[in-house]
Amino acid sequence: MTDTRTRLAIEAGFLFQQKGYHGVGIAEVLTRAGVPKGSLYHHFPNGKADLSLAAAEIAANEVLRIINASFDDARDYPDGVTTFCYKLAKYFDIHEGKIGCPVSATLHGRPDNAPFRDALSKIFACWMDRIADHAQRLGQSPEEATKSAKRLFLSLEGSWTLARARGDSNVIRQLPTIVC
Amino acid sequence: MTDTRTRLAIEAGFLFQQKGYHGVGIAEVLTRAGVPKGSLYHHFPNGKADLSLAAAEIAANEVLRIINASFDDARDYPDGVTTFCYKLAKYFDIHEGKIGCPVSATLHGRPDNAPFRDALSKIFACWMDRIADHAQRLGQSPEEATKSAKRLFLSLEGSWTLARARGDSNVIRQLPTIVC
DNA sequence: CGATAACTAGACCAATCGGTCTATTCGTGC
DNA sequence: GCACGAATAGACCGATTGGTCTAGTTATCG
Repeated sequence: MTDTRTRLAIEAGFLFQQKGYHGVGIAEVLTRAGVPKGSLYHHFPNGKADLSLAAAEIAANEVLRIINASFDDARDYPDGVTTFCYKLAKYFDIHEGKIGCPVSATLHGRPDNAPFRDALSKIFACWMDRIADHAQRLGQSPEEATKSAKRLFLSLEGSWTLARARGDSNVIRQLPTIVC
Repeated sequence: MTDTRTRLAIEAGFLFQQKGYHGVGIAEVLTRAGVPKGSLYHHFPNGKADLSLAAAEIAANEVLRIINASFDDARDYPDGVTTFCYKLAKYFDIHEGKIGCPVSATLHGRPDNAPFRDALSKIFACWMDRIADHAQRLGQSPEEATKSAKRLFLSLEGSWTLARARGDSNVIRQLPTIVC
């Protein structure tokens, strides 16, 4: 059994990804996680704000994990991209097409204070850096790799949005033909 | 003076784009527009839901207008893309970097009923069709044009997200070097 | 003019919001 | 067993939510 704090963050993340920050009530998170209010404010003294950051961090690491899992065994960069998109599309389907970018969806609509925007911006940079690392390892020049990573990231964010609007993960699956 | 209904939709759109559907209260829209509650429910019998759709439609048409204004006088496709991104970046700066995709931001977090998703999906399709039309007119084959449009759209959605996270419109301005 | 519909105005409502607070239980050291 | 902090449990709070309803005003007819 995962501990209460983690369970709260995971369930909150699931809901935030579907409905955005303001679209989710504390009560709903509590019900889903089967946790009383007192526990939430024990583990997250700043309440919803803390909770959303924790949820975003978990989602961000999950994506990072998928990036590595996809590129580690790739023959070349396009091969890694294909695997990556396939895995993300599957992730999308599991959540019944209700999900966009798990991080920007979670943090979207937040009162835009600097710390939050920083967190979001750093997560995105981290993803792109990681992709660029793999691209370079798989034979691209540093400049090429940076550009490839940026191109993949931007298109991916767009694919998440479009896939969500259409309720269809194929947009994500077809991404390799667009970016490579 | 614009009529009450339009003013409501415009002000609502401005707020929805910043904070998302659930992040904006009716009261806030009313205050900004200087309109009493009775008027809102007269012009939009279904309240917030209707209002958000109207706001999304206005934003969608504005983008469509910018697409045409950018490509109509373009020498070739890359030239049109450059103008397009420049105009969008300016639009982003005007709103002080608080804005993402004006349509998906507005409709994000909505209870995901089919009609709403349809609307969103149709707007996106309309943008891509328009871009593809211009690309074809500017010399690309039908297949090329469709692919170019899709690539531009996906990257643009991503750019909006990243620009918002960074609070910096340069991501959008640099888009032509990524997609062309 | 009088009548009728379009529109404005805002008081009012139940429901829900995020958050606080006290009381109790649980777990682990002595 | 005892003590003490961590964690759970949920009653409770004021503020705000989206929405309804009645009354009043304005515009457009015949």
